[in-house]
Amino acid sequence: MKRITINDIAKELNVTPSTVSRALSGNTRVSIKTRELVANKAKELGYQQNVIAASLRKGRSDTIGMVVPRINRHFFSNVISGVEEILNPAGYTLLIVQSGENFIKEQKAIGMLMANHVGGIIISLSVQTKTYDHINGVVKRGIPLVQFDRVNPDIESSKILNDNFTGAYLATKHLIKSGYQRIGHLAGTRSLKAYEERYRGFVKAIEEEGRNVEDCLVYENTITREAGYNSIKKAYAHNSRPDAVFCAGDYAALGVLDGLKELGVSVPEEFGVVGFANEPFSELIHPTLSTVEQNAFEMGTRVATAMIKNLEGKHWEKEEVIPTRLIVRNSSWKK
Amino acid sequence: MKRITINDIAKELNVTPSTVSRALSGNTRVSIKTRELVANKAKELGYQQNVIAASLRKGRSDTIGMVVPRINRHFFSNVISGVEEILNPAGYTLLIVQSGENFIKEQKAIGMLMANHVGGIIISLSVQTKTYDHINGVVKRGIPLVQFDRVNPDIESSKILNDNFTGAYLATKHLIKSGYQRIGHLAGTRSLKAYEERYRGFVKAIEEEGRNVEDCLVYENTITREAGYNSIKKAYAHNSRPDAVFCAGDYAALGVLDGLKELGVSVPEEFGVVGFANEPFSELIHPTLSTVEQNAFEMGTRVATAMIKNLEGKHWEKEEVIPTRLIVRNSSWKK
DNA sequence: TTGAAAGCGCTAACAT
DNA sequence: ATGTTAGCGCTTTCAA
Repeated sequence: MKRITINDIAKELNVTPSTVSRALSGNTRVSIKTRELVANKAKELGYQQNVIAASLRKGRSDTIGMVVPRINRHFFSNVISGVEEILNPAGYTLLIVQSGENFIKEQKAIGMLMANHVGGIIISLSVQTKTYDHINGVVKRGIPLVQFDRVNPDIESSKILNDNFTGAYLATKHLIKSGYQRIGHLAGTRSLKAYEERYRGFVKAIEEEGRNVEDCLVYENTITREAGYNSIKKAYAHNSRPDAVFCAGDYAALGVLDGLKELGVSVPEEFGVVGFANEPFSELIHPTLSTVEQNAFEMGTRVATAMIKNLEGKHWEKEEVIPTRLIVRNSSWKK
Repeated sequence: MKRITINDIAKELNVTPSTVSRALSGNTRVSIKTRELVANKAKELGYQQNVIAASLRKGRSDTIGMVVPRINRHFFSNVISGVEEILNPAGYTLLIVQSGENFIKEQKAIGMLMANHVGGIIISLSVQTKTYDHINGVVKRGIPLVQFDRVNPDIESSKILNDNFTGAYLATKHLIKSGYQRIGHLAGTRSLKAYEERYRGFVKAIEEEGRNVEDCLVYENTITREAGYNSIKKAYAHNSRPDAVFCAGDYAALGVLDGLKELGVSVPEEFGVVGFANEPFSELIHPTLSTVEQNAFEMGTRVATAMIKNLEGKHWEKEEVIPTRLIVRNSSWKK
C-alpha cells in the first residue's frame, strides 16, 4: 500500500505538484476551483501530508519538544495536558521526554530534540542541573525556549513560574492566625528557586508578626515522606518543640502526620500541618491536608501560549507568575 | 549559527558526503582511518545528524508513536516510563499523544502519527472507541502495531495484557476466605475487555464456592468515586445487602469507603473492600485499601520489547499476559 | 575503499 | 493563476 503524494494528485488532475502544494495550504493565488478540485481528489485518494518532507524543506517543524523531570508526577502531567490543550489545536505536535531528574539524560534529551529539528523547546530543569551549556546551546541556535517552574533566571527565555512566595506566605500566616505558637518549616533544597521562594515566604510571614526566624525549627532538604517522618520525630526530642509546621511539599507533610499519629499528638488540636502542591492524596488522607494549590493546567496553557508567541517571531521573553491558592482542610484550624 | 551537515565535514576532509555518511554509520567498507578522521572532525565541528533528512530518505523513522487515554493516570504514566526505559537506549524516540478518552481525538492522534511517519505505533484504546478503521489503517500500511491493556482482540498485532482475570479471582477468593458472606461487585463497562475479565474472575471465584452469582449485587459501569459512593448507599437500602465488595477500580472502592464511613459501618470488621489498580492513594487512606497491583512499568518494558521485535521485521504477534498481585491491607481481614 | 548521481516529498523563488 | 526549477540533508545503488 503506497502512500499518496502530491505528485499523485497532480498527475490525476493534470496540474503540477506546486499547484497542489499551494492549493493544499490554502494559497489564494490558486483559483478557488482548483483548490476545491485538489481538496476533493486528496480526500478521494486518502492523501496525508508527509510532514517529514515538509519540515526538511522548510527548515523548521511544527513539533515542539518538552523536557520534564518525570511524567508520572501529578504536577508535570497536568502541565503537559495544559500545553497540549493549546498546542494541538494550533497545529503543533508535542514531543515529550523525561530527564528523570538526571543531568546526563537531560543533555541527551535536548540533543535528541535538536536532531529532530523541533521548532521550539519547553523545559523544567532537573534537580541535578547546575551547568547550562546545553540550554544555552538551544538559545544560540535561535530555537525558541520556554522555561517553567524549575527555571534558570539567567537564561534568556520566557519563564512561567508559580507564585511560591505568596503561597508559602499565606500558608504560614494561616498557621499563625490559627493560634499556633511555634511554627517550623520543612524546606526543600535551596538551590531550586521554587523552594527558596517558599522559604522566603515563610520567613516573611514569621517576621511580619514580630517573631524571630532563629527561634523556628527549619529543616532543609526535607521533601520526602520519610524525611518528614524523621524530622518530626527529631523535632519532638527538641527542647523547644514546634506546634505546627509548614512543609514545602505534601509528601513531607504526610510523613509528619505519620509521625504525629505515632506520637499520639492530635491534629489539628495540638499540632497544625500545611503542605504544598495539593497532591491528589491530600484530600483523601485522614485528617485531610491543608495545602497550597498550584494551577498546573493553567501553567501549561500559559507555557504553550508563550511558546506560540515566540514561534510567531516576536522575541517574547516575558516572565509570568501563576497565582497559588491556600486550601484549608482539617490538618489545621479553620480561622 | 548554521548547522553543520555531512557536506561540511566532507569538504574539510576532501572526501565525498557519501563517505562521511558511511563512516558515521560505522560501515566497514570505509577504512578505519577514514572513520576516525570523520568521527573526530564531526565532534570538532559539533555535527549533529539531521534525523528528519535521514528518515525522509530512508522512508522510515526511529520515532515510535504512542497513544494513551490520559497521561496523568498513574497506570499509563508508568507504562510510558517502562517503554522509554527500553526504547531510548535502543535509539528510538517516543512521541506521546493523549486521546483524552475521546474517539475523535484518538483518530486525529493516529493521523498525526502517520503524517509524522513514525516507525511504529503503540496504543491503549479510549473507552469511547467502538469502530476500528483508524487502527486497521495502521496495520494495512504495514506499520508495526502494539496494543496494550485496552486492546481490540480482532486486530492483528502484538497485545500486552494484564492478568485481570486472576487478579479479580484472587481478590474475590480472598474476601470469601476472610469470612464475608454476601459479596458484591462494582464493575466497569463490559465493552472493555479488562473490566469484562475482572467480572469473569469474580464470577469464577463465587461459583467455585458453590455460591450463586444471581444472589450477588453487581453494579455495572461503576468506576468513579462518586459512583462507588452512590452504589453502596443504594446497596444498603437493598433487602439482601452485601457485607463485602470487590471493586473493578480503586476510585470506586474509595467511594465505597466514604459511604460506609457515613453509614457508620466499620471496615474491615463489618464490611470488606478490595479495589483494583493499587493507585498511589490506596496505601495512604484510612483504612488502607486492599487492592490488586498491576505492574505498569513491566508492562511498558514488554510493550517496548514487542515493538522492537516487530521493527526488526519478524511478524511478532504474540499475546503476552503480565501477572497481577493481590495486596491485602486493612480494608479486608488478613486471612 | 571511495566517488558520482539520483531521489525521498515537499516548498518557494522565479518565471510566464 | 499556474508551471519550472532547484534544493533541504541524507542514504544508497552503481560504478570505478
